[in-house]
Amino acid sequence: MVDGLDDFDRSILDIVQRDCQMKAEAIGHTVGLSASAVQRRLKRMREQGIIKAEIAVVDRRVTGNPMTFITGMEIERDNYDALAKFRAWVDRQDHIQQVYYVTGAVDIIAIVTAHDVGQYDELMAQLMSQNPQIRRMHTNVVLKDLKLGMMVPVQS
Amino acid sequence: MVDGLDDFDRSILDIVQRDCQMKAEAIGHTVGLSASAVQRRLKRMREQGIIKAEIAVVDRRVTGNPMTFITGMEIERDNYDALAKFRAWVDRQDHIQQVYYVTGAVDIIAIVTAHDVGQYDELMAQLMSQNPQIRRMHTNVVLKDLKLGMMVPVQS
DNA sequence: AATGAAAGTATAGCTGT
DNA sequence: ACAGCTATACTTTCATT
Repeated sequence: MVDGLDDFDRSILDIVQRDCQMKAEAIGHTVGLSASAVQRRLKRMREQGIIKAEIAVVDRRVTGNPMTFITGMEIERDNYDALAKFRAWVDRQDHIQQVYYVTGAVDIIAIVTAHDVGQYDELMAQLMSQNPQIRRMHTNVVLKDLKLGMMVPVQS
Repeated sequence: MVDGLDDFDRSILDIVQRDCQMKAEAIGHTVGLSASAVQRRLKRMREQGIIKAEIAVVDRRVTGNPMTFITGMEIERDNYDALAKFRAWVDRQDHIQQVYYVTGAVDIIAIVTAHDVGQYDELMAQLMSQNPQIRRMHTNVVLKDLKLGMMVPVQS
C-alpha cells in the first residue's frame, strides 16, 4: 500500500520531478510548509518507493552515444515467460533506455541509444541472436528530440 | 564547447545518472578521487550543461496517471515550422513526457501518460484540434513497463 | 592545471517541545 | 511549525605533483 498522498505531497512531487536538488526550505516556501515538514515528507516518500530514484539527466551529445532509435518488435507469445526473460536481458543492456510491452501492430517498443547506425545494427544483431523469442523488428531513427523527460503530472 | 571529458568525468556521470544524491565523498571513493575533486567536477559539469537536470523519478501508480500510451503521428511537412510550433505546444503539456521526430512510417512518436483511456482520448482530441499540422495518429497502449530510464552509457 | 588535505562556512537533517 | 542541536556537505585555501 502506497497511496494516501495529500495536496502537499503532490506539490512536493511536482517540484522534485523537475529539480530534486532544491532545498527543503525553498520547497517549503513554495508549497506552504516548513522545511522540517518537507524533509519528513520527502523521507517518507523515498522509503515508500513513491520516489523511486533521483537521477542526473546527461546531455546525450557528450556521452559518445548521441543517436536514439525507437524499435518495435514482435515477440513469440507461445511460451509465457518470454517476456520475463526479455525483461531480465534488457535490464543488463546499458544502451537500452526504455522498454514497453504494448498492444498494437508490435508487441514491444524500445528506446535505444547508440554511437552510430553501425553500432545500433550490432546491438540489434546481438539482441536477435540472444533472444530468439523476438521474431521481427523495425526501426525508427530519431532525427530530433522534441521533448525528453520522465515527468508525470501529479496534481489532482 | 562542451567536450573534453576524461575518464573521471565519465565515471562520475555513470554514477550520478543512477543516483544523483550520492555524496561526493562516496563517489570519490568509487572513482578514485578526493571529495573536493568530485565536487569541482560536478559543479563544472552542471555549469556547462553536461548535467542538464537532476530529477526525481516518481512511481506512476501513485500519481493518478498510471497509464502510458505511445503515439505515432504523421505531420504536415509542407510548412517548415510545423515542427517548431508543435515542439512549443508539447512543452506546455504535462501529460506528454517525451516526443521524438523520427524517420519511418510515422514522423513523430510521443510518450503520453493519462489517467485512463478516456482522458487519453480527450488529450489527443485536444492535440488534433490545436495542431492542425498533425494529420493522423495511431496509438499503442502500454500494458507493462519492462524498463524505464534516461540513462546513457558514457564509458569510453 | 589539477589534486588532496585541512580549515572554514554553510546547510541539511533530526530531536523535542 | 518552530527552535535548537548535531552532523556533515560544500567551499576555499594552499602546498604539492
